[in-house]
Amino acid sequence: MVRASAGRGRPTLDSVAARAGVSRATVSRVVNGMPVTPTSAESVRRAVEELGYVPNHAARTLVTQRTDLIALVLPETTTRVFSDDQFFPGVIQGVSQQLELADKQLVLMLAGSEASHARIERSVAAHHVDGVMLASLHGADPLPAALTRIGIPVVCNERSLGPTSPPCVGVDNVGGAATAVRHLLDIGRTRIATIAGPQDMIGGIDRLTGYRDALRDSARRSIVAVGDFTLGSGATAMQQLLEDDPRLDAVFVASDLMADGALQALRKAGRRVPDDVAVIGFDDIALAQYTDPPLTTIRQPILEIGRQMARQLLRLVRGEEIEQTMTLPTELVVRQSA
Amino acid sequence: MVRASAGRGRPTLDSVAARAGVSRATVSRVVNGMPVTPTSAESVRRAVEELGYVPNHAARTLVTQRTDLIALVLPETTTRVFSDDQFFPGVIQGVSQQLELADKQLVLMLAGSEASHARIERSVAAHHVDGVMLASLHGADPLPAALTRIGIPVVCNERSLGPTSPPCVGVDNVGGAATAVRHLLDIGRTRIATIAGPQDMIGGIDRLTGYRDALRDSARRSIVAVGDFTLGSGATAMQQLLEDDPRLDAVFVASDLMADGALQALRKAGRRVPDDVAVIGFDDIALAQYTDPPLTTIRQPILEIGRQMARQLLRLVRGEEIEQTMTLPTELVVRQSA
DNA sequence: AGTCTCGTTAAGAGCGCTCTCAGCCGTAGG
DNA sequence: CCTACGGCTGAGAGCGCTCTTAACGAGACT
Repeated sequence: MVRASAGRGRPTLDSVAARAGVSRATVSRVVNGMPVTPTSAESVRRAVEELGYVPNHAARTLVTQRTDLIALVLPETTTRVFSDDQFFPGVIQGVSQQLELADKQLVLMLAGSEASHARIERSVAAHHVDGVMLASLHGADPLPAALTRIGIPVVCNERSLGPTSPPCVGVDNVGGAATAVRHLLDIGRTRIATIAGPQDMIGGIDRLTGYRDALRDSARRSIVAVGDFTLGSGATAMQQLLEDDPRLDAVFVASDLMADGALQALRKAGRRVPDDVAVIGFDDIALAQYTDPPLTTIRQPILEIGRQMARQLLRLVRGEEIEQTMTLPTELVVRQSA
Repeated sequence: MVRASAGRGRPTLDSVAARAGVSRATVSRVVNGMPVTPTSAESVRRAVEELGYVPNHAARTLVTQRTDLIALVLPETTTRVFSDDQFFPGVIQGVSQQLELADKQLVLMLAGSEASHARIERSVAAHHVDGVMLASLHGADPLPAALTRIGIPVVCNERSLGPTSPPCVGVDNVGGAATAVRHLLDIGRTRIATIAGPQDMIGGIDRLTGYRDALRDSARRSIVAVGDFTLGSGATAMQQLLEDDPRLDAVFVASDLMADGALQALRKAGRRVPDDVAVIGFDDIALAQYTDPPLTTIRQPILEIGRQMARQLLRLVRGEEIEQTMTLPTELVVRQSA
C-alpha cells in the first residue's frame, strides 16, 4: 500500500507481472479469480498488495463491453415532487442496496428538461451503462421506446401507460385500496368517500379502481373527489367532500400526504377523527406515524420496489429471462385514524 | 440514425472516417471541436449522422484519464434518516442540476456498512470517478482522509469534525439561529427556550451556539433541551421543556421536523401557538408550510448547497484553486407559528 | 524411450480512442 | 524560380486490460 497515487503513475497489470515474475495474463487470471498454480497465485497476490494495484476500470470496460454501471432515471418535475412523499429516496435506497450486492455502481439521472432527455439517450447510446431503470415517468414519455430501440436492458416501476412497455415492478394498488375500504366496512362505516389521485397516473387510477371494486355490491359508498397527491389538494378535496356529503363517516385517501391534508381540513371543520370520520391513507410514509391522530394506511414496500427493480434489471443484464410484470403486495397498517 | 445498435456492431471512429473519406484523426478533431477545413468537417458530420455514431466512453476515458463521472457519497444510516428532512433529495437535485451543465454524470454511493466504505475507496482508487462529494458524514469518518490520500478532488458539505478537512460548502447555522432568536425577541417574547440538535453534528452544535449568542446579553432566555433531529424527539423535548419551565413563551427548534413534534406536544398540552408559545424551526422543509399552524422557520438553501458543492468540485477537477470554506446565507421565513 | 494428452503459462492481438509527429500543400518572401 | 513558413492532415503509437493462440513441461500410456 505504498503508491496508489494519482495520474499515470499508478501500477498496471504489467508492473504487477514484472514484480511477481509472471506474465500479464497470469496476473489478470488471479485478479479475476481464474485457476492458476498456488505458487504464482501467491506471488501475484503479494505483488498486488505491495504495489497497491487496483484494476483500471476503463481499460476493462473497453474490452469486456461491460461498464458495471446501472442507471436510475427519475423524472425531476411532476406532481410528485422529488422528495415529498419519500418515494424516490426509498427507491434509490433499495436500488442501491441491491446493486451493492452485485458490485455495480449507480448512476442517477434526473430527467427534467428536453435537454436532459437527449443527454440520457446519448449516454445510453454510448454504452455508458449496462442497463436502465425508469421510475414514474409519464405515459407519453418517449424514453422507454428510445432505450428499447438502442437495445439496452430496461426495467420500469409501474406498468407504462405508453405504447412500448418494458418489464416492470409495481405494487398491488387495486388490492391495497380494496383492503383499505374493506377495513372501513369492517369497522361499521356506512358512507365511505374517497379522495383519488390524478387519473393519468397508474397509482391514481388503480387505487380508485380498488375503491370501486370493494364497494361494488354495497350501498355504503359516498362520493369521489380528485386530488393531485399533494397535501394541499387533499385538504381542498376534503372540504369539497364535506360540503357535498356532510353525512359521510369515512374517507379512503389515495396518498398519505393528501390524507394529512384531509385530517387538517376535518379538524378545521370540527370533525373528530376517527369518531366522526374515519380516515385511511396510502403509502405509509414516515409522516403517517406523526399525523394527528396517527394515520391508518396501506403500506407500500418502497424499499422493496427499488430492490426488485434492480434484481430484475441485473437478471436482464446477465441475459436471463424475466417475467413481464412483477407485483408486490401491500399491507394494511392500523393506527388511530380508522 | 439507422444503426446505433447494441454490442460490437456499433460504428467506430474508423467506420466514420472510412465513410467520410478522411482519417480517424480528422474525425476525432471534428467530434472534439478542433479546427478542420469546412469541407471535411461537413462530410464528417454527415457520416456521423448517417451512421448514428456516438463516441465510446470507455475508450476515451482510457486515454484521457477523465471519466466525466462525479461521485456523491451519502451516509445511509444516521439519525438523519435518508429521506426524512428532504435534505439528501434536495442536495441530489442541486448537484444533478449543476453537473448537467458541465455534462458530467452523477454516481450515487450510499455509505452504510464497512463493506460499502471499502467499496467506495476501491472504486475511487480505480479512478472510476473524477471527483467526490461527501455529505453529512460523521466526525470520525475515515473516508475524507482515505480519499485525500488517493489524491482525488474532494468537497464536503459542512466543515468536517475530523482531523482531515477537505474544502466544504456549508450554511450559516450560527447566523440563522441568531436571526430566529432575534425575531422572537422582536415580537416581545420573554422566556425563550430551545430544542437543540445532536451535539456531535455541526448543525446541532452551531445552531445552539447561535441561540446562545443572540441571548448572551439578555435576561430573556429559558432552558435547553436536546433532540436528535427526529419528529418524535422534538415532541419529547417539548414536553420536557414545559415541565421544567411552564412559563416559557417561545421555543427555537433546531429543525422543522422536531418543530412539528413540538407543535404537536404543545397542542396536547393545551397551549396555543403562537398566542401562548411562539415556535420557530430551522430548514424550511416542505412540511413547514403544512403544519398546524404553518411554521415560521429559517430557510436553508438546500438546492444551492448541492449546486455549490458541485461547482466547487468541478473547479477542483479542472485544477483551479478554491476557497477552503464557502458559507451560504440562511433566511427567516415568517409564517404563523411565530 | 517415444508419443500423446492435459493443465498451465507466455505472447500478442486487439478493444476504440487521443495525440504526437512527420508530411503535405499553398502562400509569401528572397 | 527556389526556399521558408504556416496550417491541415494522416499515420502510428499507446492508454491498460482481456482473451485467444500457441508453446511448454509433466505425467500417463504404448
